[in-house]
Amino acid sequence: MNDFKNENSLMLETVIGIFTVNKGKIKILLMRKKSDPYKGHWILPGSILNVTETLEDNVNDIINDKLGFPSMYIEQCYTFSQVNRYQDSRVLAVSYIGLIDNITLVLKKQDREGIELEWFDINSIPKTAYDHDQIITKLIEYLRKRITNSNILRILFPSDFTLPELQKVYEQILNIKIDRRNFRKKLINLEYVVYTGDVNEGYMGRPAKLYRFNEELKERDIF
Amino acid sequence: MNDFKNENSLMLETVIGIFTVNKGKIKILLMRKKSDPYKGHWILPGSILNVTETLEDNVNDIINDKLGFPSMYIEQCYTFSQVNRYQDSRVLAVSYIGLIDNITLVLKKQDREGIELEWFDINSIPKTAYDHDQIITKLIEYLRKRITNSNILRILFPSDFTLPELQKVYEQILNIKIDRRNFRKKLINLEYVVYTGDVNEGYMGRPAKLYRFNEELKERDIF
DNA sequence: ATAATGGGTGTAAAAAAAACACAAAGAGGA
DNA sequence: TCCTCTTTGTGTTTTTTTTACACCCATTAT
Repeated sequence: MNDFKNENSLMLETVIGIFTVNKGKIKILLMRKKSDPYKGHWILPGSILNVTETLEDNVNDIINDKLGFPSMYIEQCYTFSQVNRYQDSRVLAVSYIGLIDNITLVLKKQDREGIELEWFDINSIPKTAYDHDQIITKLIEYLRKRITNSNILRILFPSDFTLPELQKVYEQILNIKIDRRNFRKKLINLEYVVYTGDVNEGYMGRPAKLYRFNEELKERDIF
Repeated sequence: MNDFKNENSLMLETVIGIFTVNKGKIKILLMRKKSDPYKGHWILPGSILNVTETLEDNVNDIINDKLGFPSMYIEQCYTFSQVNRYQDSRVLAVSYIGLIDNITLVLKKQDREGIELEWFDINSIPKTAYDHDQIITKLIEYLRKRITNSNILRILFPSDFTLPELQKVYEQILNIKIDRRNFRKKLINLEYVVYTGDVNEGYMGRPAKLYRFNEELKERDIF
């Protein structure tokens, strides 16, 4: 039994899984730990909750101040409360997902001094510290559910995306294979997406048409 | 600015929305507050988290020790972190849903001394204390989503339920009207439910056949 | 016995999903 | 310039799922 258990003092931290999509691949942002314990391991960005702020305040501070990203869409995922998450104090973790589209990301990209960040494909995530493996699994599972039962993908694809790219994201996250013709038919005929009139030139193969989501669409399952 | 904000001391409580179904109506359990503030108002059962226990430990203690119910299925819903949930201290709330079927409930029903409990139809919930209105809204919304995207209803209907009763629950929680023949066809033909061979006698009208859920069914959307 | 209440049943039309193969537009290199 | 390679765009048919719809049946209450 550790000392901290007798003090009845307890802390909360927020941890955030920031997701983006690049070339049809879903990526999550991890941070390398600079000191022991777990020096050199990857972790989710996070921060201890101050008594004067809400969880969302705290998450936004991580995003803006610590990581230097612009504000982004966030959603709370799950609260982890195993007693031994840390050796020397009792810290519960409230996890959030954050979504940022690739365009906004490139504009604001800047490595902060002393912080090593890297985007990992969600299918090849490195060994992480503490219970962050478990948290990441839960975050990805949460993202999967939200993608199927909402139009959350519009946040990752604000405009000028191609249907093959969007299809790849669905195929990755749902782990299914979709027929290209049926995919297009569904999204276009049911007016989920609208053709912008432009095409995506400069890549190999036939240029893809560019689309944006129909803003007037209500939340519902697509697949 | 309150004093407690300078102390950096922060507490967590769990609050639980216990749901059951009676005669096709979804009910939630509330507790009447015996002392000020909010004396006489209704609240969700809850308890402050001790530093040595997990959230689930704490919730199970509420269910077993405080309320005197048998153990039941629980799921975490959402963590509330407004700074001014309480006047004199900083307490965040982690909310849970608990599900118990009516049969188990009747067997173990017992009013504990000093605790006034009552089941309320989810469509006619009384005024509650603190931010519990907001929490209850979120709990019901969470339950709605879980009913549509999982087979969680099997926990509320372990066996020997009638299809009209099950249909009423879907209609309530999804706020839709379903054709009786189509409802039966779907659940029976797709083998979601199995006829037990018994009927439900002693009520007005033609006796309804009794069903149970097919145990081998995987999670998926039904409506 | 009769009325009232609530439950059980089948078919046809409409909508949605799935299966399926070839041509077109550009990039890259010979 | 021409040929190849890569990737995108496109329509029709079949199958599956969903919706619409009305009457009779089994029991309880009077």
